[in-house]
Amino acid sequence: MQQISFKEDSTKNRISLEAMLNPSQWEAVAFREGSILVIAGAGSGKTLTLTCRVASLVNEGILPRSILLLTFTRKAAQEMLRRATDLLDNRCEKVSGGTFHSFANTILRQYAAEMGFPNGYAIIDRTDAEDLIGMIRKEMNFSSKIRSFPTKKTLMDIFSRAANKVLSIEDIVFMEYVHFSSDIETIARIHREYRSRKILHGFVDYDDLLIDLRNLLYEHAEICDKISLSYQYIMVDEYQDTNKIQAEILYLLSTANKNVMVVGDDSQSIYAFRGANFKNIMEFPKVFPAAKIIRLEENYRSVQPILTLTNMIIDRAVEKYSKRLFTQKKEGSTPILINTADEKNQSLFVVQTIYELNKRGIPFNDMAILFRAGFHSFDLEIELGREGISFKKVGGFKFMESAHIKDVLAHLRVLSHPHDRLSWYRILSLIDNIGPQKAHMIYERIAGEQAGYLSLVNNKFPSHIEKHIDRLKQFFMLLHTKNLSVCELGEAVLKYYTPALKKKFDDYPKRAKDLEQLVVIMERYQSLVAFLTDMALEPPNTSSENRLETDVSTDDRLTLSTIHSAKGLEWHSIFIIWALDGRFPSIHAIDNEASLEEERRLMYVAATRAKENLFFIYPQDIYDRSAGMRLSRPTRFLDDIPDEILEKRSEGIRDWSYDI
DNA sequence: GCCGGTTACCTTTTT
DNA sequence: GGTAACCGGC
Repeated sequence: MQQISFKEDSTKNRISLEAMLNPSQWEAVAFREGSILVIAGAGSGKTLTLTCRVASLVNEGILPRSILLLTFTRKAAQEMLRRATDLLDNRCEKVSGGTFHSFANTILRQYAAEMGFPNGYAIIDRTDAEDLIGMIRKEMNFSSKIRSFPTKKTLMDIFSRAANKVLSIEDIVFMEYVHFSSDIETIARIHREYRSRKILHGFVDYDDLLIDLRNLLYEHAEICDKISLSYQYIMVDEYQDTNKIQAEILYLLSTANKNVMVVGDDSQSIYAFRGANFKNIMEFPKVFPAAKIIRLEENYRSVQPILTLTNMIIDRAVEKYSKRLFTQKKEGSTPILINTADEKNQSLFVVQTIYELNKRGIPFNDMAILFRAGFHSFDLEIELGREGISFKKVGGFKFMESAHIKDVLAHLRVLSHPHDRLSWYRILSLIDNIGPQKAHMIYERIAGEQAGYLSLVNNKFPSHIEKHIDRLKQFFMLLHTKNLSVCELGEAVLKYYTPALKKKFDDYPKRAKDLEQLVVIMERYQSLVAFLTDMALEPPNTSSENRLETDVSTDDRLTLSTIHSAKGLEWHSIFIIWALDGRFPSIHAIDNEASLEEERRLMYVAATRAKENLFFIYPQDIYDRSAGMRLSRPTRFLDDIPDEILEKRSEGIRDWSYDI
């Protein structure tokens, strides 16, 4: 990553910007009126280019608020704006930025009435959506009898794919879930019911955020005009990972000013499973005629031996824009493919090598272990724990979706969203002797009234129910009489919930700690709705030893990450574990060319994270239970690569009882 | 009728 | 560690 840092007067700034960029980068930064597509290879200074363009626009006097920077995560947006601020001044902090989803939410909150939600809406995450579907499925009686009927998770998968690819439920089932073809009627019925329930309860799921924004802009010309006029320059990062709806939103947003820059790399498209279509990149010049196209092909990250290998991995892709990255960093070590006897030896090899690298002066925070799926690192986590190496893990496990967090959030959600049936059921089911039936009965009683939790407090229930919900009533009374801050609300819920927590989980001390962390997060919020929205849209996904991370400390810790969560980042040394065919590519992907190609790009993304050292490790001879077969060869993406480009080494069975 | 405990089975990636 | 079907007890 090229370093940038100075604040000078504007003339000098302009000259200096030009001096710190290569000609292609500068061309992109200096581009003004019209549309432009930047094809940016891995490590080619994409972030630097976007950052400089923001700074450059602000420096010319463009109103920061009228610059819109859409990125893949909010963190990415914040990081770019922070760097732009370093480069110029704090006007850059006022630039509009975030993910498509959070941007959609910001707009939709202002037009909730036009969407059919006069009382506002609540954002539901993936598990909430699944719970709602599970509820419908049960009520419609499709749970029992039919043996292989899709689970709520699979149903949501089908619905979400249909939404993101703008296809019908039938299309998705016939194309991707052929084995459920006979249930297609029922699936479509559940889907219709799911949609009407969301409207009934004022729920908006992730996909709805995009769809509703698209519809709002599409159906209300005057709103579309107003919004598109307010954004003079629009920039979109990671364009290869946008889907059809996002492309339509972008088009609609640009109708007034038509100043659009999209940046992406078709070779790094890894989100097709959620509807992303890298053809958006190819079609950009058609949708935005006369678009300028710029390629960034000089790589500033990796040494030549790594680049030689990664170029080779991606060269074998079936379909791609042709580009070849080059670097000035000629010297460097050859990537290595290592096989170990089993998973334990894989973990031990990684731990050992990390120790050695650290002894040679590589800080832990400049090394990362990458894997295909969250659970692939479980054994390694145990080994690291044993050796006392602290690490942070990104991706995989969803902290916000764990039961105890959802329980606490449910108590908060009904305060701002009285008709949140999911949360009411959750709260009520936590109480002894109340299950689905009684919860349903109680909910029906209070749902007709507009008073929300006060309806619960003021209603008199049959005595066999009343005696159990007494404590809940008192809890809500307390909240009602006191005017508590967000953080105090959290503490009150914790106090009420702790007995249930202890009863429900035998590992409650660990979970109690999580909840305390949650309250710490709440301290940052002035409004409950803002807190709940953030928890749904930008949940913290970093944990250390499965506990939530609160401060973004810059301490010296190793990173464990899924490849998806490692996108855009870089480290001195990279270990790609489970480079085993059947694990990577995943067994689920090998009989379908499109998914196999996505796995290849995923491998490309993983390998291009490395600056100096790149290790691929695979345990030999693993029996995969779910696949019912033996996995024994290294990933096919490294087939037939000569030894001078990829060194092969076997650690075999080694006595790892070394002394530490 | 309803709740809650038990058992067998599967587990990609994320806004 | 989560889901869904099943069974026993109140």
